[in-house]
Amino acid sequence: MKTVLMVAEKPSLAQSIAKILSRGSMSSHKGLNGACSVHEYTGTFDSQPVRFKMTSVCGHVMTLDFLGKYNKWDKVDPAELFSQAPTEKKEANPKLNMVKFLQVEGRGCDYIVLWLDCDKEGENICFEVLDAVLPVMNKAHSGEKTVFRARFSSITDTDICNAMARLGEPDHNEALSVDARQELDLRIGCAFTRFQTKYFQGKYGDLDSSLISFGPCQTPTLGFCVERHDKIQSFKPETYWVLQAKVNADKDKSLLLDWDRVRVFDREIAQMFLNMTKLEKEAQVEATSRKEKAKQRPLALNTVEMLRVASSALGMGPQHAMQTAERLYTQGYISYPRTETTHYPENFDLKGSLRQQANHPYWADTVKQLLTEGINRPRKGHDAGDHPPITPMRSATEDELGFTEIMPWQSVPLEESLPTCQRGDTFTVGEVKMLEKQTSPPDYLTEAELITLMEKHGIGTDASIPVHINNICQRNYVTVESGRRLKPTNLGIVLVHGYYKIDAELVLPTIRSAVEKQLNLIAQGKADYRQVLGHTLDVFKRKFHYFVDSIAGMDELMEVSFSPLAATGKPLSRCGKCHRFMKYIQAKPSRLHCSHCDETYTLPQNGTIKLYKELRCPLDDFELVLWSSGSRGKSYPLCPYCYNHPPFRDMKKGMGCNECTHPTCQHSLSMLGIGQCIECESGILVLDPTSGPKWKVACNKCNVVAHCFENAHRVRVSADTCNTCEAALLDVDFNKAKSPLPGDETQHTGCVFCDPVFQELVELKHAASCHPMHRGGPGRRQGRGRARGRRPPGKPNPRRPKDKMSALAAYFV
DNA sequence: GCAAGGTC
Repeated sequence: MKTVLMVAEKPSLAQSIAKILSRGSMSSHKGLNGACSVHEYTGTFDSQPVRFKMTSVCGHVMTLDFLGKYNKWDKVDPAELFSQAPTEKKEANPKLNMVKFLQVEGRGCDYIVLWLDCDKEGENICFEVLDAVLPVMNKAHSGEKTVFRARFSSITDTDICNAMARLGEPDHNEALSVDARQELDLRIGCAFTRFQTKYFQGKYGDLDSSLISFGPCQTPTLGFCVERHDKIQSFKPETYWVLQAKVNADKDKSLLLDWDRVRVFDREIAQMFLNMTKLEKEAQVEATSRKEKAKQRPLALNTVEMLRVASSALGMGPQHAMQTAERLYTQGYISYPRTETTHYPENFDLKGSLRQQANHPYWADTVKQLLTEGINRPRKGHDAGDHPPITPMRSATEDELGFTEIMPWQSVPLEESLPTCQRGDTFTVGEVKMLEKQTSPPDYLTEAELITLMEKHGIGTDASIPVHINNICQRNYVTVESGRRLKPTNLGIVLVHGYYKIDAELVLPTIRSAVEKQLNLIAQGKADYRQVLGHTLDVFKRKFHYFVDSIAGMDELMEVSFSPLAATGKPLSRCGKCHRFMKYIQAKPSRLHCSHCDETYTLPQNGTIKLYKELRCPLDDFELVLWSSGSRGKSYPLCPYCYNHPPFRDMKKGMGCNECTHPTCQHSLSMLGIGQCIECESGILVLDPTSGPKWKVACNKCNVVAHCFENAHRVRVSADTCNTCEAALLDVDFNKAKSPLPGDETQHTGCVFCDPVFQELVELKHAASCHPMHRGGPGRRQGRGRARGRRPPGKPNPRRPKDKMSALAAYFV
């Protein structure tokens, strides 16, 4: 029997489509990557009995990047990124092993049906899947068609079955337009980002952003925020006058009347009207009208609408809202949260969804009433053909969800009650006043308004809008103020004003749509992919060169807000070249600057830096500094010069002394390394010589920290190694009074892994600052030797006893 | 270290 491989864009879709096509009779199992499932069933294809295998990818399989050597910022001129630098496709998410997975499932299949989302990105993924799978599929007979594309606009029985009955072919032009988009975004974004970052970080010390990024989506997003800022700044309040009359209504109640001219900006005219009204003692009703006010039923939630409401009503940022929605979805509380559709399909089981909420402590009564009295059809929305609007699927209370962010819902203000009156009724005029008021500036853009602007101008997609907003926050271009209003920082303002000054197109929201017009020509087959790509790159290359030549214009603005490198930071450690003090710049990215040599040395981020006892690196005479992630975390010394210019071939940029392979330096890995990390592949546990009296041994790659020998007064790494596991022995001295050693012993030498005396004195933990994902108990403890740093790590130890691992497992609890 | 687009 022949086999048909079918591939959807995400696991949830593979499941729904397989369910429809197999009429519910399928067998499913997880794929090798744990993320994708394979659903199998038998049926007919091309009038023959076949086995169907329906599976999925997880979005894009591949991503575009430059060849490795073009990713070295200090070796490549950003201008080269426009043409010379070659690009390559890499696996988008190596952990998912998607190519391997597709090949395992696709091997020996005869046909492939592509069920990717019916948009340009989906079309592009079709070809990524084909690139992976075609080489391992059975070869077709000559002339036989084996590759098919299913086109569907909703996940309903009829639509899916129709798509299966009318299979077409993947559209190469649409896929090419995405290839072009990827290449343009990469080349343009990286060139501008690298140039700006290097230029401004090389001049200023207090920018407070590790990266001065540029992108065709993030930059216009920032532009919107700064545009509002400029409006606020340039706002000139104007004085205006309003008339307000108070008349006496029934009983003792008085009624304030509004002026139908609303306001005037001329005091004399206002005065004239005031004089006219002052003569009148009575006010007469000229006409009455009644209007019914009704609030439109809310629109069903698609992703973008949900993000807007989450921001304005719940005070949740889009990134946070999306993460929360995903959790609620996987726990079954809401339907799939990524959808562009705001229209409920005709056959949607609205009552079923309502019934789920019938016992909810807050709205049970309302729900029951709706169920008995019937419900209105939801407001008609837009059907994008992907998933239904986001709908609650299960009743939940705060306790269940651990809610922390509850805000009162927006309510409709109650209308003030008016006295009933008819035409011709008169009221006596009480008082007429002329009020002087001033126009007020607009407020900063709310996140919800920004989302609307982005959507309107086609900046980003529902999935990427939260990412762009998050980006401009993380880069310190804007801050989120109360009411989730986005206030640009000095850096954000200067950047946008600089673009306006040099080339406004770089920041205008049209930058993306202009490019997209070109890309659409490729998609429609009206223009050649190479030509469009070449032409657009050429345009941006010129823009880039003009920008570089005109950067002084932006720099003039920078100068006003920021301080030059030489004037920032405080003296910390001595330069090995001129022996003068270098200044430590704490603002992001933290670094050392020698103003005499005009050199900058980057430092590890997110931690504290201190001088390390005025000790010097034997290789370059730079004073060592001590990096620490906090008192409960780990710390290690580093040489500022070696950290930026690795001294040995087997070292990389960004390595401290705990990874240095210097054979004799007292601070090096060679002298302080103990043995292989018990968790990560390549790490080595290194004694932290500064950690006493609460001694620590920390992995030089991952977050593993072993606390040991508390109150020991000296701990040294011995030159001898353990006979059993080859780890370096530790030589530990305790004070007489505090020694935990048996008898009156104060000194003991032994292996931290094997020595029974040390067993009680070592406790394994993760560094306090480690990623929450890695918190918890120690992970895998598979059989691996514990070679010391001075030997090549990773070699299994031939002399290791058989039950060694279980002994260790019991040891590190 | 960089973009934007998918998605887990």
